[in-house]
Order: sequence, then structure tokens, then C-alpha cells
Amino acid sequence: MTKSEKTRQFIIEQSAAIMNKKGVAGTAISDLMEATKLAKGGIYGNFESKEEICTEAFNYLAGKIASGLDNAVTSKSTAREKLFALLDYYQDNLAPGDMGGCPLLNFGTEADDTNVELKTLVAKAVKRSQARMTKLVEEGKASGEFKKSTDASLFAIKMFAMIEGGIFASRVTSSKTFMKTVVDVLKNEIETL
Amino acid sequence: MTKSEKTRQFIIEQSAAIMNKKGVAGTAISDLMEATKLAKGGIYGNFESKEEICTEAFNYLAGKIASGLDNAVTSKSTAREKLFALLDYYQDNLAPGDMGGCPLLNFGTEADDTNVELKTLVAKAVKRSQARMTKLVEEGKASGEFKKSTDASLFAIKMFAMIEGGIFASRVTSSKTFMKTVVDVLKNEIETL
DNA sequence: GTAAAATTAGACCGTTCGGTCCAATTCTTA
DNA sequence: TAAGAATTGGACCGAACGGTCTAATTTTAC
Repeated sequence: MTKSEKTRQFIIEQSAAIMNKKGVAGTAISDLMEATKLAKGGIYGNFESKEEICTEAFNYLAGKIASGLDNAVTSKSTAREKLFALLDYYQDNLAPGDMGGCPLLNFGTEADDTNVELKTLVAKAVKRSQARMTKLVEEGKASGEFKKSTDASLFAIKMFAMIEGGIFASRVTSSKTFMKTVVDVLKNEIETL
Repeated sequence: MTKSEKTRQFIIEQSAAIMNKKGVAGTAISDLMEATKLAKGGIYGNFESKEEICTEAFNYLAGKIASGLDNAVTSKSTAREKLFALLDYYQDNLAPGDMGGCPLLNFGTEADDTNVELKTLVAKAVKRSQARMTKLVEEGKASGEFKKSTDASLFAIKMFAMIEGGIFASRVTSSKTFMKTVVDVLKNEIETL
């Protein structure tokens, strides 16, 4: 990894955290200069535009969450445990107030009326998230843990919506109980699949 | 209603639609000047700051939705019908792509790390939304429509999370099927309360 | 170690930002 | 309808915006 590749990655990571909190429009290049301790030339020597930084920042965050989820999930053996671990990951890493919240939600709500390319990127990440959940339920059906009559993708959609809604409500009300309630409800429903 | 009161209200309404779509940070005063056909003095003669416009814009949108929901709900007689009407309202008015989406979600996700006062305002609106749903379920319990064992506020939290998550997913993926699925799931669950 | 290549600092650019201010206009009231 | 009050247009302000460019520095490769 060459020096400038490291610098580029460093800029992406710092920018991602800031943009996830302040939004893309709310983040100025000067914010990134401050966070990275780089001057303007250092930023624009590695990126063509703010747009590019924003795209890479989202991809970085989405990838980080994806691997975090994969990590949490693969350490478990049953489908039930895997779904529980997935829920715990969302609850512990995306809902708390000190984090920026869910990047899908943050970038998605900002982009949906303003930035077609970013919106498309977020839409794909949403579908991947759903697909991951669907797959876990399917696994449970295949292993005999869950009923064959369970509609995996239907439950995945429901679960995804509740998680994102729960993260939103928890963050805006500054209370983790909201997200906890949502996760508990989902865990109870998983037991009946 | 004096002239300037009308102008003020007009500015709020125009600004609300724009800010709900482009976000607060993404909306410039020049956008509001263009939309209202007013010059800068016309705007700042009626408001102290962009912040104030933004606050009023959110209050306007939240109020509009609240009265829209009240309207939809009061036209029905049973609790089941009222909850269905509420769901239909969200599905028809907040999820479609040509609308700006749910203001709670839009203003909330932007404000939660950047604007404490607005965040507080959104949090209150979230609680009112939940309270409305809780009340409807409670009414159903009182009338004998729903089981006495139903946890009204628990179901309200679940419903709220699913609605907001559904709106988000539908908008970012540009497909109404997501929201439709969520609403159908909720309607089925209401039948079992 | 040195020369060439890549990278960065920071002055600079035109534009746009939120906001002020006063003259001109438009409403209000009698 | 005339005088006074309220409202608005638009020039103006300093600051901040995203982005460019070049000279200086740092990496890299030999």
C-alpha cells in the first residue's frame, strides 16, 4: 500500500464519520481539512471532488457494517443465534447516540431527492441488507429450525423496516429503550418462525 | 389575517416543501426567494433567521400530517378501520417518490447530530405519533374489538418503526412495493390484536 | 545518494452563503 | 384620500464555499 493510498484511505475514514453525522451538504471541505490535518492540496490531490469523497465515504461505511455483521453472524452456529447476533449488532453499533447512526438512513434520506447516484448506491446497500436477512431465515428453514411455511423475504423486509425505524426513533429521542423494544419484539417473533 | 401574516405563512409553506426535499443545510435562502418570488428583504422582514424558517417549516409539516391523520381516522368508526386508515394515509402521502418523504425522518436524521432544538422538536412529534397509535389500540381494547391482553404501546412502537422504516426503504429504492408490504403485514397483525 | 516522480501546503479564484440596511413601495387607518 | 406604519426590493457586507494551481516538499526507484 503506497503512501498516497494510505492517505486516501485515511481521508475516507475521517470523512465518513463526519459526513455520517453532519450530512453531505452540512460537511465542508474545511471540516475534512481539520479532521485530517491536511491542507486543501492534500485533499484534492487524492480526490476529484467532494462528490467523490462522499461516495467513497458511504461505500466505506456500508462495507464496514457489512463486515461487522458478517463477523457477528459467522461466529454463531444456529440461524436463530445468527439473527439475534445481527440484531445485537444493529442495536449496539448503529443506534447509540454517540455514533452517527445508520449510514443507509443518513445518506439515504439526504440523497433521495438530491443525488441520484448516491441514492442508487444506498438502494443497493438496502437490498444487500435485506438479502442477508432473507438468507439467514432461509438457512433456518433448510436446517429445520424454522417452519417451511415461513416467508423469508417477507420477514426480512419487516425486520429491516423495524430496525431502521427503531434506529431513527432511538436516535432522535435520545433513548435506547426504543431500539431495545424493537429488537426484543423481533427476537420474540424469531422464536415463532 | 393581515398581509404580512399571509406572506409569512406563504413563505413557511413554500420553504417546508423545499427543505423537506433538499434538507435544511441543502436549502439556500436563494431557493426560498425563487420559490416565493420574494427578494431577500421580503424573507428577512418576516423571519429572523434561516433557523427560524426551518423550525416553522417543520412545525407546519408535522401539523399538516397530524391533521391529515386526524381527518382520515375520525371518518372511520371502528378501531380496526381507524388503524387501517392511518396506515393508508402514511402509504399514500408520505411514501410516494414525488413527495419529499416523511418530515420526521428527513428533519430528524439531519438534526440528530447537528441541531439540538430541531431534534427536540422532532422527538416530540415522534412521541405524539406514537401516542396517537397507542390511543387507537387502546380504544379498540376498550370497545372489545381487541384483546385486553394486547400491549397497546408496544404495538404502537412496532407500528411506528415499521412505517418509518418502510417509508425510508420505499423512497430510497424508488419502489412502493416495500411500503405496501410493510402496511399489509401491519394490517394482518391488527386483525390478530 | 541522487534524480525523477508523486504528493502536499497554502495562496488564490470566482461564486454563493446567511444576513443587514435603507430607500421605495404598499398596506392600513381615519 | 392623505398621512403614518408596515412591508418589501435589492444593493451591499464579510465570511465561507468548492475548487485550482504552483512552488516546495516528500516518496520512490535506481
